[in-house]
Amino acid sequence: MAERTGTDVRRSTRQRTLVRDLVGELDSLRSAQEIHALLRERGESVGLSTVYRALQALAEDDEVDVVRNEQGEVLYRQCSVKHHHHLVCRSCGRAVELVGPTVERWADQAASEHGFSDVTHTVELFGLCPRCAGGD
Amino acid sequence: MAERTGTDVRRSTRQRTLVRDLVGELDSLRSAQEIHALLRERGESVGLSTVYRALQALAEDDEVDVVRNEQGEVLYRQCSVKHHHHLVCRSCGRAVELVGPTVERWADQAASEHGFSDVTHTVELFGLCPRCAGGD
DNA sequence: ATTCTTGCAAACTATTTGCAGAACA
DNA sequence: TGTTCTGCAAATAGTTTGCAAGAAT
Repeated sequence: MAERTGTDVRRSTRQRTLVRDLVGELDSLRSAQEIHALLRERGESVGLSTVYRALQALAEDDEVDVVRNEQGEVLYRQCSVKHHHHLVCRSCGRAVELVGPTVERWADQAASEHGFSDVTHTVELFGLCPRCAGGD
Repeated sequence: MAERTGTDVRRSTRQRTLVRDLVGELDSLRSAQEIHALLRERGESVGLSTVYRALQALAEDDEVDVVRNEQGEVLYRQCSVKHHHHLVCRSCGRAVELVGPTVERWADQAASEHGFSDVTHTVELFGLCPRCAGGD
């Protein structure tokens, strides 16, 4: 959890840029491994651990959001709004962002009702998107 | 995903009973490793993989529910109602069951709004329970 | 007797880390 | 030039699996 200070600055490198750009052009949640594989397919030479580190850095800087899928893998996706949830296609990985306040309100209420503090929530929906459901 | 048939029946064994009973007396979400450790502390001799297998069997039979914590570990807890969510204390592991329909409705609506089918949801709240927040 | 279960060790998956050499500011 | 970053190999953590021996029906 070490916060970064002003003295150790995030350097801009080829690998970091590749990862950021790739995540930027995808609209689905992907694992570090998938992102690494995609880069390799494009002929880019990047190490797997570098991809992990790059994604962690992006998450730390709040440039991507982080989700865990049903198998426990960590998935990343560029984020636009600060806090929201995803409706993820379990077949193609495409994700729709859900921004409504419904869940937040529900979570806050449940927390205060039971006297819990410092509450975070994990909310993700997994299903089949219309495209994948059709061509099954 | 192999369904069990009528010919291979679930046998009742010492180990299976130990795990089921322990889960029954706990009111908090625990990992397989924790359950294994608790049994060992009580002087029971059970293998770790047996605990994993026993918990999986219980989950398959819908006797416990399964949740993944923020670190990606799988947690188990005896379940009373069919579908619900948890407000879990990240310090002591105690869990409150939340049964309201709010989230289900929201999930269903979001799914149909975007044409997704066969949608499941993952909803968990993690926080500090009053007891742990007090004695910090 | 037959079939299911156990427990160990080894395998596996996703992820993290140490470290020497390479790259950025 | 000095610090940060990279990539490999090795380490970790949680979980799963093969298999021979043991227990339940």
